[in-house]
Amino acid sequence: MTNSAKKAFSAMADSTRRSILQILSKDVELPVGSLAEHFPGVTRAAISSHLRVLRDADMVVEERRGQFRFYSLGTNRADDVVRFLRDVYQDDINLLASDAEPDRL
Amino acid sequence: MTNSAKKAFSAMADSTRRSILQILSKDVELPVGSLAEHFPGVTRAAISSHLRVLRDADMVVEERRGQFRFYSLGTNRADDVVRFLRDVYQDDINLLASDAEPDRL
DNA sequence: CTAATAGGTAAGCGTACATTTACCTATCCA
DNA sequence: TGGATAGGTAAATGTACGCTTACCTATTAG
Repeated sequence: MTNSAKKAFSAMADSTRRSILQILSKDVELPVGSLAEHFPGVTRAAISSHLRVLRDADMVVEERRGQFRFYSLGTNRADDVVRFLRDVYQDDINLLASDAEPDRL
Repeated sequence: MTNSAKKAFSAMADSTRRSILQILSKDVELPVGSLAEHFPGVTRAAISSHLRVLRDADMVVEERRGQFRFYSLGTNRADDVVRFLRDVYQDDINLLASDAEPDRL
């Protein structure tokens, strides 16, 4: 549990990995190659290693179809992170929740 | 901005630092010594270094009074983290927001 | 079967980080 | 003024991490 929080926070501590999550939140699923195209100047090996970290944290899932490996967001939708933030910041975390009330003067 | 997210995520990637934040969320402010008492088997130097990381991320604030240094939660209440999570997980992040609706069947 | 394509794995390297021991600074109080 | 108390800084060390190059595996198509 505490280790799963560590994994999630550590996974998201890297900007390339954060970008991967953001990309997957928009494209639903992508093969490694398409994912890698978003990062010119970063090797496939590096991307592969980032994906392993994210997989290890259950933040992405791999599904093999043919010669491709499709990645999409996993079951760990930062639950531990969220739990932690709520625990520490309580009400202040409401800032997060609502698009509903934009901001009133 | 992206670097501030990195700082926040990295800061919270360590379990001692997460504990410090949790403690400070309950005690409002504490001198380093009282904080350190929560971590037997961890040196003052280590605690001091953790506090520097948290300070660097603006997640805690130091206030010197007499011979003490009181620490409390800082201005960076994980805002970037929250922004990122909302960006990636959108609605799913609602899980966070409400104590209001516990869960209905 | 073989070549091309999609990806992962391994080893090596440099840097960042957590921790410890030892020492230094600042404040309080007798 | 001097010692006790609160806490930080420095140097050393081990480990974790990100990245690269080089090589290996699996699937598809000719």
